[in-house]
Amino acid sequence: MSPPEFPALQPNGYRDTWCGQVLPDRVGGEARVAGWVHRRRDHGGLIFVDVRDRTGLVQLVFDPDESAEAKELAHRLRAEDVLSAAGEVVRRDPETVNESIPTGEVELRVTASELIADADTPPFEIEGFSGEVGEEIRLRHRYLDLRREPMQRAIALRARVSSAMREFLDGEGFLEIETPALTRSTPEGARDFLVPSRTEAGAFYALPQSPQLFKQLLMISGFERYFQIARCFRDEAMRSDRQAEFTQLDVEMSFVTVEDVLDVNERMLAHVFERVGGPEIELPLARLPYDEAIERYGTDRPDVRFGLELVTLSDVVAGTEFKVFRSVVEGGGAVRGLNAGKRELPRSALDGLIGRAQELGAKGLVWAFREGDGWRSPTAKFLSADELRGLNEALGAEEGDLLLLVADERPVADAVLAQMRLDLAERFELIPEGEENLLWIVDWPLFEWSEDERRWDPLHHPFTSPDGGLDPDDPGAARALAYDVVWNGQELGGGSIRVSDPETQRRVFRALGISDEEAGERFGFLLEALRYGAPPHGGIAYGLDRFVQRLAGAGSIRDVIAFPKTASGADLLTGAPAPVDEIQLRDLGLRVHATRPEPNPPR
RNA sequence: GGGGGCGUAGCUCAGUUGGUUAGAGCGCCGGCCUGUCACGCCGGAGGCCGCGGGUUCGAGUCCCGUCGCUCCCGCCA
Repeated sequence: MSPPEFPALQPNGYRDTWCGQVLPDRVGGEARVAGWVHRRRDHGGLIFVDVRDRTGLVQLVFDPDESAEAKELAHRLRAEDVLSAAGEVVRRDPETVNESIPTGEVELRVTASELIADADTPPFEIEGFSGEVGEEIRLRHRYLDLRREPMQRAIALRARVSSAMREFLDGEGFLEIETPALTRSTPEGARDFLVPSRTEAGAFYALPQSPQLFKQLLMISGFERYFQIARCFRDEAMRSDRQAEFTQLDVEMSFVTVEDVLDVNERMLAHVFERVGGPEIELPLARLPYDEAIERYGTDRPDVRFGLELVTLSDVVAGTEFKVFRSVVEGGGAVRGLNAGKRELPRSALDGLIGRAQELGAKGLVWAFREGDGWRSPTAKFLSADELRGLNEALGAEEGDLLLLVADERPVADAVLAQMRLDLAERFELIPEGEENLLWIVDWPLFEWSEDERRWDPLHHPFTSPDGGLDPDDPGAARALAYDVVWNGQELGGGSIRVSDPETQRRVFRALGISDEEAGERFGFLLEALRYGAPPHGGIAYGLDRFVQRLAGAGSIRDVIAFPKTASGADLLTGAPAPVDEIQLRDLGLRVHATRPEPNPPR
């Protein structure tokens, strides 16, 4: 990663030089730096103080022979005090060079210094060596946590990613346009965050789950190329890679085909990676049709950096006497398997795989090692010699290969084996060191059947354009002009060409079980806008937080957000959410039925 | 909504089968120290063992509940 460059400082009473730029070329000159006391080494006579600003550390030397006054001040300095210090930049003796910091060849011999702010002892060490500090205490004192080097790096990386995105999109003629944070609830998908209206008591705004509809309206307005780094809100449970409040890079273009959108986006990704030291990628990116992704990897966001591809075995065992397989196949399910290659696993680990499969939703798992024409497996005795031969062939099994099979409804079998594939890759370190992969998943179905809701749901969202026809009697057959970009098995962004004529939009709504009346109530403004000359348009949205999380190699999305919330949605710094005054509620025409919680005071 | 993990000094953690006065490292405070850089040496302070209840002669330890943090599943068009 290229080191960030810092512009020269305009000298003032506090400082004239960044700490990180007190380098050998300054030897012999004067410098004044300002920052936080990182560490103090008090030898009674000489005192060394490492002072830190955003650019790094520099060692100050307080010598009583130089300035008794400054040395006296240094003696009283404590961690995280803020000071300004001036003196001569001198080269260190060779044996006292500190090679672990960029400024380690020099030091500042302090002639004058001033304590600018006295700091309480921080609740945890800003640079600690006694283990990782717990997240609760970090979040409670986030402003201190953010002083720590990993957080400084992550937040700076995030800024450089946003900036590289803006830089590229500006150059391509995109306009950055803001859309409302207070908007209308369109209940569908995630739960909305609601904001009560004062002027219309009893009515509510919703915080946007994405700027989707507004960006389409902007296309109808003729802006042609729009982007926004937009805050989005979804009132759903959080995860290590999910916050209820998150940031999207949202992009939309007019008069474009799928090709145009993919082209500009992969060039943008290449630009961003180049700017921030991400992986080098070759353009154009590979494309994998959705059906093929599911067939070969069992998931719509495959990690293709290693093999262990899935195989459908239903036909091979169609006539089997083995009840488990036969009943699944006859019931419309599938037998799926993968060849894990030559692996040594103790019996306990193999049983562990079965447990893992059940945890993932399968009823069971068949494991086997190819042995001659047959199997070494508890299941071998239920299958005929022909069937075993057939399975070995279909799986491309060689002597000793470990085979895993799951029989279930197709989506379950796929999901289970897709995850086991990732588990195995981790256990056997199958992903080549340093290998990175980005690819497009294309040719998506428009809808998927929801067994729970007994209806068709959009795979992306209901504004996605069908690719070709949409047969109301067979919505499942419709394809979508949609695409996702997948980075090492994680969805980075996704989008589509949108529906741009009102009749098609109504047909899509109908297929989703949304009547014309209901569509009119909820999306009337869009349907109306589409009547006034809507250009064909399409775009994409990226999860910026996850993007940066992956670039930073952060374990949690919270590590790339300056002020994140906990898994339960609390802001430990401010104490939000918190009860409000009766008067505020009265103004909003609200009464709280829930037991009022104790306020969670910030500490 | 469900399941798992964690909660002991400011921080990170140890704490045996339930047994006397709850420990360590770092940090903090005081003293000494003129080339350290995770400075060193000497001394010291610091504990509602998350909270509430129960079992027991006795609970940091066992049980029940609760709160908080975290991970996973559901959920996230």
